[in-house]
Amino acid sequence: MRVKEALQSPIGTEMQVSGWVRTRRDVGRISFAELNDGSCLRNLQVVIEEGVVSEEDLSKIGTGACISVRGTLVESPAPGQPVELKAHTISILGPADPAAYPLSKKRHSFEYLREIAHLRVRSNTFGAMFRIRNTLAYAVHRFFQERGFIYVHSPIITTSDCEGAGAMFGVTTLDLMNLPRTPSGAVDFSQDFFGKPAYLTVSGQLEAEVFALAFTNVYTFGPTFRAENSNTPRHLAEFWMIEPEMAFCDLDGNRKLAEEFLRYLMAAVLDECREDLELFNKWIDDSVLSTLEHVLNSPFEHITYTDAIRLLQESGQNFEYPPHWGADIQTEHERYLTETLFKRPVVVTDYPKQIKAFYMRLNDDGKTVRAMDVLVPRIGEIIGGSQREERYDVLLQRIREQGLDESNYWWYLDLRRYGSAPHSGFGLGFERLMMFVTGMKNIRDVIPFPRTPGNAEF
RNA sequence: UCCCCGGUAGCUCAGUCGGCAGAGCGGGUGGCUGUUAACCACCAAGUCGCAGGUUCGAGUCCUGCCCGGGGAGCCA
Repeated sequence: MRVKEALQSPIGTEMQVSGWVRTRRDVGRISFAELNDGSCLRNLQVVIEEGVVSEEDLSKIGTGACISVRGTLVESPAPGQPVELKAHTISILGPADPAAYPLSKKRHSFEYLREIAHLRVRSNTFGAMFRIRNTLAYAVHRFFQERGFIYVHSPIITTSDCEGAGAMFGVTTLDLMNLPRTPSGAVDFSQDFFGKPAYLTVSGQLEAEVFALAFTNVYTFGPTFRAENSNTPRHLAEFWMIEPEMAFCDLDGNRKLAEEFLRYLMAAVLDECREDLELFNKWIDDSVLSTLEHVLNSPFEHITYTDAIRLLQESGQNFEYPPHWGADIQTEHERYLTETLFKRPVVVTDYPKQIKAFYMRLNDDGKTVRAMDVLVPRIGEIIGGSQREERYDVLLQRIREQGLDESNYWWYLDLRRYGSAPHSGFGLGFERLMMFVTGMKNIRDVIPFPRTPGNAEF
């Protein structure tokens, strides 16, 4: 029986529960062991009376040990917990030397826990973290499945840097100590596994567009990779991204889906992870619960980029980077808009074309594109999306304008040549969502095994 | 990649002017008939990040490197 189930069982239930000991306290001739199996935040208090195990075995039931307990669920005579497990027999599945076990019963810094990522999952915070992550991941699928979206497995390995979203990791089977060369001295990739240079994907968007123009509504949810040398609390070399793509959908429909999506996720996590969220609200950031409820209940503000710049200029705020039309909206601007001015999530649309990607649909003014960013308190941009350029001629011109090689985009252009349709989509960084939901300050602490420059341990 | 801060016991940190290596927590031992991050007493525990340099003497000053954190750029 799992700990979660045991805690809800009627008094007198005979049960066997297995898990890991968080701490043991000896008082007189009785020992108390806190047992956790990851099923919930709370531990099951196991009461070990004298004679149940030998002295030698009791010494093995320390912090970190794995045990299986057979016993009776009884009402607890002491305050602190309504029920406890009175042990009849205990088998020690895996002892842990308390002197050497790296996780103590007291608090550790996140920096230290990161170095023991194989054990930090046994702590309260990371237990709660990864139950929330699981709930959110499942809610993502549920949201789209309930609306008839098709889940697309976009490729991990790609041979084209189509989006130009940043440095890519190369994928090769060539012998790096003995690279084949062309007569001109360049690496001869025709001898490589794919016959040309290959990379890990930076985005599934372009492939999602392919599927949207056949299945109407689709989404991807998978890992993406960036080889940028970014050393910040907001970047990972490997992270998970959710990218819905909808045919017959304009920017307004895109915006509405993004709002509905975020609200759905907030509702799911508030509904299913209350106890775990309360841990983050208590120890990490006391605005976690109120912010989630706020996002769930308040309508999102909607303004254009041009209005946003004007509001920022009229704000009287002393920004480090003075806002002006044509420049990107800085983090400090985003936070002013969403935390100070509107005090709720803000959707900013219609950005200048120079600061956005080539595939975003050009507006009739010829200066702005149908882009949208969803800004939320504390994090800033959490979603970026756009209506896509569906007109062949305009798209081709935009590719050329940005100095891109149009031959790389032949299949993407084909989508506009054969049965093109208005379509839109957006991308949500899953770990950024996790940071928003949990209040965690470092993205390395919301993914099981973070990959960053110089670090791919575990 | 650039700028700033840090690295001392298993963990979190103090270490004054260059002069004997410290505390709390954790761990061990003993005590306690119901504990709740238990409590009380005692005990053990150090390549002061690494490599050089200055000095009678370096945890402390200088140089280089490695690692961690924050900020910036890039972005999700």
